[in-house]
Parts: sequence; C-alpha cells; structure tokens
Amino acid sequence: MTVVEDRRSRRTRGALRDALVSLVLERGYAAVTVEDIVAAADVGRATFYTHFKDKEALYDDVVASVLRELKDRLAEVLAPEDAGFTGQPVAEVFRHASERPDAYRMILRGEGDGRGLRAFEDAWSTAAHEIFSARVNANAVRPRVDLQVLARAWVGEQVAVLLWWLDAPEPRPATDQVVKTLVELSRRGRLWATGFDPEGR
Amino acid sequence: MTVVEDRRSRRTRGALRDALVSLVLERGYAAVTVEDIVAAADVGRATFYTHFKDKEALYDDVVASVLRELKDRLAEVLAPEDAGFTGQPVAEVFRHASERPDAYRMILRGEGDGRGLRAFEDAWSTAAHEIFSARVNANAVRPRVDLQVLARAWVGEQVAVLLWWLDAPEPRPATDQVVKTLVELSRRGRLWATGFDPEGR
DNA sequence: GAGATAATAGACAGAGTGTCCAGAAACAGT
DNA sequence: ACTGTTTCTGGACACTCTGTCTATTATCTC
Repeated sequence: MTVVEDRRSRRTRGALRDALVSLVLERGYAAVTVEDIVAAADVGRATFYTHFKDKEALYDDVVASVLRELKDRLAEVLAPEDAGFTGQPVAEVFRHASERPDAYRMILRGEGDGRGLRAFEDAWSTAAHEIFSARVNANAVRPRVDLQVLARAWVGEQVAVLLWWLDAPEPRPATDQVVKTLVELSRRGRLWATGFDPEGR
Repeated sequence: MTVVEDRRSRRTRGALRDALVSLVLERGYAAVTVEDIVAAADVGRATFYTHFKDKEALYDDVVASVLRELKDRLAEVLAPEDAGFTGQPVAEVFRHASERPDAYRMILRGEGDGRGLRAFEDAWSTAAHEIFSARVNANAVRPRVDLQVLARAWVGEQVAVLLWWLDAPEPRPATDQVVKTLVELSRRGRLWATGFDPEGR
C-alpha cells in the first residue's frame, strides 16, 4: 500500500467514523443503518465493506481510537515522580473529552450496547487503580477498602459528572472548576466539600 | 377481561419477560431476536405481538416493572421522619438488586442502548437528591456543591459498585458489608474511609 | 357443552444485511 | 500522456428478521 492510497483510505475511514458518531448521537445506535452512514459520509455502500466488516466494527474502531488517544495522554501525565496525584490525570480526561465531545457523548451514553462505556471504564479504572496503589505504596498506609472497588466507584462518579458536564447547556462550567470540585470530593470527602454529612452528625 | 384470562396473559407475559432477560444476559440485547424469545418462552411468534408491540416494548416493560418495585420499596423506607439518612435506602437498593439479580445485571450493564440504565439513574438520583435536600433543609446548611451533581456522582459510584458486586464470584461479600462501606465513603469521605489521601496532604 | 378469549401456524411484504462482480475513477511513476 | 495499481462504485443476489394478518385450534368459565 503506497503513501497516497493510504491517505485516500484514511480520508474515507475518517468520513465513515464521523458519520457514525453524528448519526448515533442524532438517532441512537440501533436506528442507524449502514445505508445512512454511507449516505452521510458520501461514499458508496460497497465501499463501506471494503473498510469495515460491519457497523459494529466501525463503532469499535471509533472507541479504540478514543481510548488509544486517552491512554497516550495519560501516559504523558502519569510520569513516575508524580504518580499518585489524581488532579492532573482527571483534568486530562476532561480536557480530552472537551476536545472530542461527540465521541465521548456517544461512548459515555452507553450507545452500542455499552461496549464502549465498559471499555472506557475498564481503561480508566485500571489507570486509577495504579494511581491509588502508587500513592498507597509511597505512603506505606493500609487502606481500609479494596482499592479496585474504590477505583470503580471513583470512575463511576466521574463518568456521571463527565456526561452531565458534556450535556450541560452553554456556557458550561469551566473544566478546571469541575475538576477542582471532583478532586475536592476525592480529597476531603463529601462531608467537608459539601458542607454537610448525608448521615447526620 | 375476566380473572382467568388475565392470569393466563400474566403467565405468558412473565415467560416472555424472563426469556428476554436471560437471553440478553447470554448474548447481548442486539443479538436477541423475537424468534429467540418466543422459542425460549415456549410460545408462538404471533402470540408475542398480541402482548407487546416489539422487542423494545418488552424490554421497556421489564425495566418499568423493576423501577416500579424499587420505587415502592424506597417509598416504604423513606418515611418523612427518617428523610436524609442514606443508609436505609442504599441498603434497600442492594437488597432489591440481590432479589432480581438478572434484571439488574441487564439494566446496569446498559443493555438496550442504555435506556434502562439511564432510567434507573434518573430515578435513583432523583430520590438521592431529595434525601440530600431534606438533610440540608433539616440542618440549615449551605452545601458547597450543586446537590444535583452530587447526587449524580453518588449514584454513578453506586451503579459501578452494584454491578461489580452482582458480577463478583460467589461467595459475594454480604450486602450489609458493601452498604456499610458505601455509606462510610459518603459519610466520612474517602480520605478517612480508605486511610489515605489520593492527593497527598 | 356453549361462549369467550388466548394461542397458534403459516403466509405476506418490507427493510436491512453482507457478498460479489465488472466497470469507473483516482493516483504514482515513467 | 500512458500504464499499472488500487480504491470506489452501482447493481444484483440470497438471506434474516420484522411486523401484520387471517383462519383455526386450545383453554378455561359458567
């Protein structure tokens, strides 16, 4: 495959990816047909199948590209010496989401049978677990809960807020503000951050 | 519609509901056909359509029945005098989930385009918001974050843990133990509950 | 047993899928 | 400008699943 054909392929694939995302956000994954996608991407139907096996393959391709980018971003931020601090990586996730809002919307809404959402949660909670572990080891403390569960809960919280934030009407709260709130929730616990104890006293 | 025919209908509907849930857990919502459902429920294909408009209608029916039950349960627990305490309602959600684990698994995994998950999160975060608000009003404190966001985050956290718990290999941790941990996370914040501060001092 | 309702098989048109082919178009190197 | 390679293309194909309908049978009450 020469340079040019590669470029031509890339453009077609990109058009198909973009078409999928916008159509899914418009009318939901199940309601989008291959016919719709190729019409939106302005390519022939046969062309679709030379690039992707089926609609699922295209969807998985989009998710994979997002996760690959996210992973690269996090790798940059998670330098060994900083390991254990959550502010930076959380901010990075929000920044990435704000750069590809549609893809994130699609994934976080659980479109496509939730496969994308599960993949995202797995990737992010794995990273979170590593961050937490590094902190625990560095401080030689023994946490009182399973770090895996903590990471899951922490990521679940962020997914909910991230989705709320992406769908919030303009002007959206600034990224930094949201991240600050989330970090504060993690750091001091909800009791202090919110000014009240849901359990009373 | 007389009593008996009603009963006959009910049994058929129940069989279809159960068939849907187990098939969806087995191979995913999209991969389940009406043909599969009627085969598993041991009824004719035409019969399906006398009870439900299509596969989505059956799915929505299952979700609605779960949410109706949950709402009734929460209403019992959320007596006015206890309003604002999260331990009981959280325990109730976990108890309900452990009684209908398959339906919960299906919903929380985001099957069916995530409509069920979104409905569950909406219902539960609305209830959570009320609980929090009641507590705030009773204590005349001014929380430092939006209670709606807090409720979303809190529910997101619980969904993640609930799903982890439902899928955990036997013997699962006891409901009370998990609930206690979750309440502790809410109550004292992660810092104290986990024994370390993810942000470091 | 009579009357009512639910369940059934089978046929139907329609939409979407995934595969294939032969020809058109785009491009790189000469 | 010509050539060879690769991508893109429309159209045709068999297939699966859908949702509707009809005529018939099974089930239950009284």
